[in-house]
Amino acid sequence: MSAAGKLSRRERQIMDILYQRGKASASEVREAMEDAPGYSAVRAMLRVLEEKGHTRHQAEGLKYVYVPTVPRDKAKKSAVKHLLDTFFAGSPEQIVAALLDVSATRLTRDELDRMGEMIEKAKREDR
Amino acid sequence: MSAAGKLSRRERQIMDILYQRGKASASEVREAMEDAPGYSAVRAMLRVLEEKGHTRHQAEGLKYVYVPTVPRDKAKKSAVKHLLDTFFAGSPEQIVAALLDVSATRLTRDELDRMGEMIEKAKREDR
DNA sequence: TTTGTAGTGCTAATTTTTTAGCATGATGCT
DNA sequence: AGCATCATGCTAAAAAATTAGCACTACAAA
Repeated sequence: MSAAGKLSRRERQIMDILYQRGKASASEVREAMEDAPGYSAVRAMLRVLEEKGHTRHQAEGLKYVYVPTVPRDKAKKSAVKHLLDTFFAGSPEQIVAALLDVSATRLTRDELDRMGEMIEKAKREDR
Repeated sequence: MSAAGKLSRRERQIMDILYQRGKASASEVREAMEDAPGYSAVRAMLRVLEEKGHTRHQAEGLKYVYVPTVPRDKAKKSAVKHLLDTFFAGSPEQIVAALLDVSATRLTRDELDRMGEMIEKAKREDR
């Protein structure tokens, strides 16, 4: 099982925040949580995550700033793969459909153009 | 927070399997788990999931078959949205890039064509 | 200097999750 | 009929996650 799969609810929540922002202090993490527990709780969980090897911290000014040990890019790929398997039977085209659906209003012409171009490029490389 | 966000590790694991297969009995769920616990454990968790309203069951032949209460399609959208926010700063085109990367070898010409067509269609509708 | 604020380390208790175990009922086979 | 198998319901224990609390340090500012 992937590393991400073993995380508890809170741990996952925190890791998501860290990946979202790249790095964050304990209080930043706490503020980013919807149903945030006490400050001590957040710190304790960050400590556990570090013990388990999912994060490391560095002093930045006065405070500690936490970052994921697994690089964003790698975690990203696993996440995509997992989503693909769970909801899309491994079929990428179905994700594109869902993507267009979910973010229809937010998509600009340029974005659509770039997406189209990426696919054209893949076609060319596929020969 | 989305319903999926409140699940414990095992609960999430089970819900993923249910969404993957549409429906499954307790033993099927168990067999699909990588690091499966005892049979009783799986049943207990299915019961809890049902109490919490995430699944319901129906008798099918002799056994119970469990299905998610939140329709696949809705859960799918939330999952995409969450992935988008967590790793792609809300930018759909970055997911397409990751998608092409992750599944490069698996993609056939036809799939690429259909993906391209979907985007063309979105462009036309965007006018 | 004193006081307030914001951080850390550590510990312990509570709550939830996770698990196994046993009793029971239905089915199918010999 | 008797037996093995596969399912269920229920209960309770074990393990892990989650949380709060206290003591301490560093800095800033009144």
